[in-house]
Amino acid sequence: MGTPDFAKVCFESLLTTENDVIGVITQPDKPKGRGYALMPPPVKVSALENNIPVYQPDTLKDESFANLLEKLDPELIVVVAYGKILPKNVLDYPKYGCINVHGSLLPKYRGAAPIQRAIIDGEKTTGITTMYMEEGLDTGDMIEMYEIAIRPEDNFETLHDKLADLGAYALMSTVKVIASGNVKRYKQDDSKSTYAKKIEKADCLVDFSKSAEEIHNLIRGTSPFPLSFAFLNGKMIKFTSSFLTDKTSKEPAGKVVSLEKGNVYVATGDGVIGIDGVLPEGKGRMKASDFVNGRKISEGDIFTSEK
RNA sequence: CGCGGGGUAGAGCAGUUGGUAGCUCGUCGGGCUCAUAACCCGGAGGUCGUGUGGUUCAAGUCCCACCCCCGCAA
Repeated sequence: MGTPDFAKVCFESLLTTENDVIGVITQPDKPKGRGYALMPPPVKVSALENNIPVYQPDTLKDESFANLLEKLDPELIVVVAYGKILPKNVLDYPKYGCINVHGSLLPKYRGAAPIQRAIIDGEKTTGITTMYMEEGLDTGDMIEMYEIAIRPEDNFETLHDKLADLGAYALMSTVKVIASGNVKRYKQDDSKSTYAKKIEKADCLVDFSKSAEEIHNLIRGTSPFPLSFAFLNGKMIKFTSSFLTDKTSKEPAGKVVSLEKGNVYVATGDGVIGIDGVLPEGKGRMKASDFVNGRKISEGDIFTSEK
């Protein structure tokens, strides 16, 4: 059971094993994008290509899903970023249980956006945890844990891809361990748990009074999606890429202090941040230098929190 | 029929009340300099998305149709 690209990697890895993948449960196609075109989740696309039966129930809590469960009769259910809570009858069904691949070192960053939150918080490491599922959100007993460094140059995309690969690797291992029958369970220390709540739009508004480092972490933690933003001359502008500098400035936070080499240097509460990739309102992604060349910004302009 | 922006030189843009196109960067050549991503001079490069469409003496600039791209919102 899974939905986005992150889950797809695990799914495709499972197919390479000797395990019998009997079906895929994923979210229903949803209207996305311009014109509300119906978009199938990545896992579905992959499943169809691999001739694995796909099921897209609206809910897991009704009789028709219970019937499907019996029909499929899984011995093990693997859940990766599925996007729905599994009811107790489902959790209890498989002989070997329901396991989950989570993109953090539990009990830290339980919840929906562990990868982004870890970057935004400036963590130096994160990882993958596999665990048995229970009714609580990411609270089940852990099975295996793999750590990985968050590099200064990582953004959400690069870290996501690394964790997706690591997650698939972890899953392979955990499945093997479960099959062997010698599974060890480790309880989570709830007192150390933190919750990585979904990234909201409000989380993405850049507050230039914060430190350059905090802003940089926000920008890279939300890039390439959903992207942080601020307003410039009455228009929204999103930030796709930034870097830290050793420049200093006494200018007020948010002011453009320099456009050297096409990069946009902005004063913050602590230090000057360099921005080298933007996405202007109504436009596509572009290098900061292109934005500068188009004469859309000049020294002294000020980024604000609202139009 | 969710809302909106746009298709003009390799890139990002401008183009006024319609008169065959300009800016910044890049690129090529030359110069200056100890040197340079700095500066100076010069050059190349565009059938202005498509339509053997409409209006007009004349359309990038107005009208019509079509294709494509993008942002927002979900």
